[in-house]
Amino acid sequence: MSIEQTKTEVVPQEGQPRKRMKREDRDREIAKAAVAFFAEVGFDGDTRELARRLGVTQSLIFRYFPNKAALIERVYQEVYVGRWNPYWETIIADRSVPLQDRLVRLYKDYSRVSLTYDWVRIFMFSGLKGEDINTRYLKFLRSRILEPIAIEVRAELGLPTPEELPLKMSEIELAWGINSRIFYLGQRQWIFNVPLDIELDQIIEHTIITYLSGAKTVVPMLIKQD
Amino acid sequence: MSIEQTKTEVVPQEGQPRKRMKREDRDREIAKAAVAFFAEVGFDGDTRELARRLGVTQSLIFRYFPNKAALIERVYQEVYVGRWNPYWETIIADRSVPLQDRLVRLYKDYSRVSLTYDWVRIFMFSGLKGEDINTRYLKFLRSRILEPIAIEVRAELGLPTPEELPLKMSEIELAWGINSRIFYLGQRQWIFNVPLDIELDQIIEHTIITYLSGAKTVVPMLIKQD
DNA sequence: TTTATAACTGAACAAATGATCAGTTAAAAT
DNA sequence: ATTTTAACTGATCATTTGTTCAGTTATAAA
Repeated sequence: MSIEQTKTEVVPQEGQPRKRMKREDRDREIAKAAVAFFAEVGFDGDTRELARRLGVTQSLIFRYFPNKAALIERVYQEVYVGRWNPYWETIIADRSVPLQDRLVRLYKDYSRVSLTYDWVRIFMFSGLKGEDINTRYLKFLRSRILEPIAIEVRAELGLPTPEELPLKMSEIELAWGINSRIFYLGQRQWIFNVPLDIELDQIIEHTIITYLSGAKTVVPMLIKQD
Repeated sequence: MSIEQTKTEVVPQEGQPRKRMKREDRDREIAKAAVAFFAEVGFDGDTRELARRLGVTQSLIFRYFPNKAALIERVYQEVYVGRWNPYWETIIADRSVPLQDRLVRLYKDYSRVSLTYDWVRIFMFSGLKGEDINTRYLKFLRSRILEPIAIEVRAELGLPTPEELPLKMSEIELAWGINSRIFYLGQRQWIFNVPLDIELDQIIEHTIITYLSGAKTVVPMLIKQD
């Protein structure tokens, strides 16, 4: 698996006018085009340009969405709510597989959605705009992915369970390290224009190895402290 | 050291008009206010609002900068060129100090500038806008910080020098891990509104320990491969 | 005090952009 | 073939915003 994907774009049929779509279809097409468009230019992108890309008048957009804010809200739904895969949560807890393999598998799959052009850029645009979608997403991520990982690390190292000794903040902070690494790869590619020099899969493997070998050193140290 | 800093703002003296500054002073004041303003609202922030914060007319700004683009260019200079500290580059190579201590010292100091509200947000705004300042900065960072770190790790582990065996891409990728971790902390604080639960200093220490213990496992493996 | 310099203002323009709405027409129902 | 429905357009409006420029006035030089 590698990230060769480029930004998608809805190409209007210049020749014959592909007009009069069913309301539901047009709705989806506008939403899809809005994701690609706003990912590229940000939420200040103007609706006339979006309409042009759709091969449609600007006023049509306002017949499908009451205003621009509603369209943007839809974009958030499509990208963050719509692309979350509950399967990720189940991978982590499957103790029939070695922890390192579980984490590698999880993040290889997770990166297939969260390392796309649309996902990374819209996440930043909305964050900078001060939307609460990011805060909510990261809290969700923390409870569904990071805390479970910290728990598995405890088990792996033969340390007390969270019931016996609650998770420390710093154990969870350590797990943030994996996500920050992955997310930064997306930013380098899709925002800062600094391509990855080696295979994504390999970076993920090294990231997990580094995390686990760091955890082996640090976590026992952490939980000894009052 | 902790990141308690908040966004700075130039407060105009509402009462008595503090007028007629020397050209040089006003120039600096506008630049400073522009950094704070654009960091907050992005580069689409309008010049009227910026002028209002300065307690000055909008047209004055255009007597100091030919156009908005020039003002933005100045903001980049102030933040990225102006805040780089060459001392960072010297810390790394000082082999009289243990490598772990050097790295902790380096990143504690580096984070004092690169983990500020202004720095983090403007870095993202400019990246999303497609400016090449980010690409250039990261290339600079790579050659001045990351490659030197990878070299020191080789020495620490008693492995061949880069002259004997050139650095692998993946060794440098491993060092990116530190920076992604640090940068992500800034994003959580200043963009996503997810505060850090524990002391920054402690996170930096854990990050370095994790990196070094990961490197000890991964780097020997890497350089064996053809 | 008077003059000269330059910092600063206020008003205005043109372009861009979100939003509205009366009317047009493709396509489905009859 | 005719009617009905609803998808779509074109023109227009009100704001917002970068930029200009003729004129005003604080401040320093004479």
